[in-house]
Amino acid sequence: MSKRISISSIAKDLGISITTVSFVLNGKAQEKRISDKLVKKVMDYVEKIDYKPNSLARSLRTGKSNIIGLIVEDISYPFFAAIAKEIEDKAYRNGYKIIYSSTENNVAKTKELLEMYKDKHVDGYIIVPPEGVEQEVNDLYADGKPVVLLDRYLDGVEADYVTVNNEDSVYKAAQHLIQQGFKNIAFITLNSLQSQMQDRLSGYERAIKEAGLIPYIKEVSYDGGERTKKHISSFLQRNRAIDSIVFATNYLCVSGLKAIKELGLRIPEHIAVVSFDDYELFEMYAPSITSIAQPTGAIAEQAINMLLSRLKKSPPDKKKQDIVLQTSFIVRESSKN
Amino acid sequence: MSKRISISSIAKDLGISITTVSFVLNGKAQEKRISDKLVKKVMDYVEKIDYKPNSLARSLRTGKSNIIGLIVEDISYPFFAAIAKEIEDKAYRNGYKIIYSSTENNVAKTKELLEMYKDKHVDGYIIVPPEGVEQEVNDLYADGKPVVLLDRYLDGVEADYVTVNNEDSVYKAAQHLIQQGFKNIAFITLNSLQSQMQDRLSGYERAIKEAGLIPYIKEVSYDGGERTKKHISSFLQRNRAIDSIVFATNYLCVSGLKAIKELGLRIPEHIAVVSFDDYELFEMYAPSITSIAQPTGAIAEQAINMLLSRLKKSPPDKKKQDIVLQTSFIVRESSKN
DNA sequence: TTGAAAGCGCTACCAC
DNA sequence: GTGGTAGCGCTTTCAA
Repeated sequence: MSKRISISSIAKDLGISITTVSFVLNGKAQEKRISDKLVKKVMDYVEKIDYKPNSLARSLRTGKSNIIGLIVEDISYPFFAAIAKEIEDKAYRNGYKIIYSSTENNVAKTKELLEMYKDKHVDGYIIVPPEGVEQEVNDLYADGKPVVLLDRYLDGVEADYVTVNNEDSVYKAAQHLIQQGFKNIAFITLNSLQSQMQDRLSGYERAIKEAGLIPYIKEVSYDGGERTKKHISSFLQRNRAIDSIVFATNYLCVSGLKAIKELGLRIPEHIAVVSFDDYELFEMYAPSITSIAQPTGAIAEQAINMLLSRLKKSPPDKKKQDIVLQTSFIVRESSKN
Repeated sequence: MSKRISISSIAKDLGISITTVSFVLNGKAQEKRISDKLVKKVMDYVEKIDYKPNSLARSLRTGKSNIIGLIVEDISYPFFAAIAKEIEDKAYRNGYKIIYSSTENNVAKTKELLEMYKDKHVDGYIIVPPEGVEQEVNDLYADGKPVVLLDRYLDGVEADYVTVNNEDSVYKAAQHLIQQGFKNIAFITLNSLQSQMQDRLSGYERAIKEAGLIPYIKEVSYDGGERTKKHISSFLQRNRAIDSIVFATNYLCVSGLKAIKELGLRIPEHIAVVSFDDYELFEMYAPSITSIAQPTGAIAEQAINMLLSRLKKSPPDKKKQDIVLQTSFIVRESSKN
């Protein structure tokens, strides 16, 4: 009656063997030289009863789950949310599902997540790694699981990655401010050792050094609000000479804008602003905020493409691929002198 | 040597039976009255070799995957991204993983997604449904799969849902404008039959009717940019009397703000603005924008809690639960007269 | 060209 | 208190 349909019930109903059904279903009819009529008979029947193979059983048998693990810093940040959308879309069209998690840059949590993902027999990984999971990522790779690192890289890790030209972008942003005539350019960043942050810092330092200017570097921790704003505020008060700022991330910039407003400073007259990572708010803000826009779509696309291509061929070739995408610099009102 | 560790290898190594190992591992030692020393022996060994049960095999056997399906309109929208974050976090702490997809309000895509999710043996669903999947959602429920609907409801669908008081929120927002002395209040919404949109519209209509004012309703389709802005712009130009607007969603409001700026109108002097669904931009915009804030955290929490509680007890009690959360009205500069 | 059957690793019923 | 074993549904080797 309502007997669960399975490959064996089909075989029984059709009076043929399970093997044959399986071959037909997996497109191996040709290869196994199964007669066309039989193939058609099976296909028609499968169609008719709307049979769907049990993917769990298949996964158990094959060891492939058709699931990709996506581990980002925080799925609710616009940057990662946009990437998640793109990745999911493409994966879906290739028969993969995505499971995701946010690390919040917490190493212990990330390790635990990786453990759970392994447990779920995830086929491949796209990871925005916190510092300190080098070993685990390498283990994954050694285990034959394709891994693509995003947004930042990890030293000594044999994985593909896709990032942007952080150093150069910030270098150019600082140069832009210099060309506009600003002399005391600050760089406000996270107190983080992550590669992308270090690279942005380097870009700033290089520009400042070349121009023979004084560096003003402030590292803050981000708490999503009040504290961060306070720190920026007091930094600005203690360094009255600062006439312009480069923010290392968009959320730091948002905190910064609040601080600037509270201090009663005008942009760009009193202080110019440039932010890394564009944000809808920057376009709409008065004045509009100059920013370094990351090619979100391209980042996601490259990452998922790399992963999918690794997933197709097994064993994956060991040659590690690094893709560095270019940001675009969007000049708006906040950096004009 | 490096033989894959499995429950049977443990049994063999320890010289006991598979059953015993399984019972111990599943916490049924007590129930099955297995001796404490044996339990300890097993646990220690498991610890030592760092054994992790194969969840695929377990799922195949039990029919439970410990995966929850999250289907939203668009994971990259801040509202849904925030919800995704909260849901994932809580699910994770309860041993569940989340797979997600975006429907883009596309019925065909949604049906296909549901198909894929069923195939993956997802244990439960959290869905932001487009119109037209009533049948499929009911099927899920009939199939014994817990479903929680979010953000909007579907008529004739026997599922739990969590929404906000859309009607009342917009009613109050319109009343606020009326109290501020505005006379020609427009409502700009999506041309959508989704329940939340219809409810917001009703709230507007009720307030306008009660006050004996003329309704100005504009339904636009959202394309993420230029077209939407144009439509709003021409609507405003054709209806010069309008002195205030309630936007049904935050992205419509963003388009509206651009249109208003282009038309050279000042907020709130020429035109007041209130938006449904708060957004960081509204707080920072000049002038700041009054909005109806949805309790994102609470929505996500209620949804995942309902789902988890259904997942715990089987068979789920059939009593459908509706949770309606309250929005908060944040008065800012854009609605002052 | 087709079929039998051995597992993938685990749970849980039934025996002792 | 503990162990044997029958599947969950599928893939794939080997035989016929």
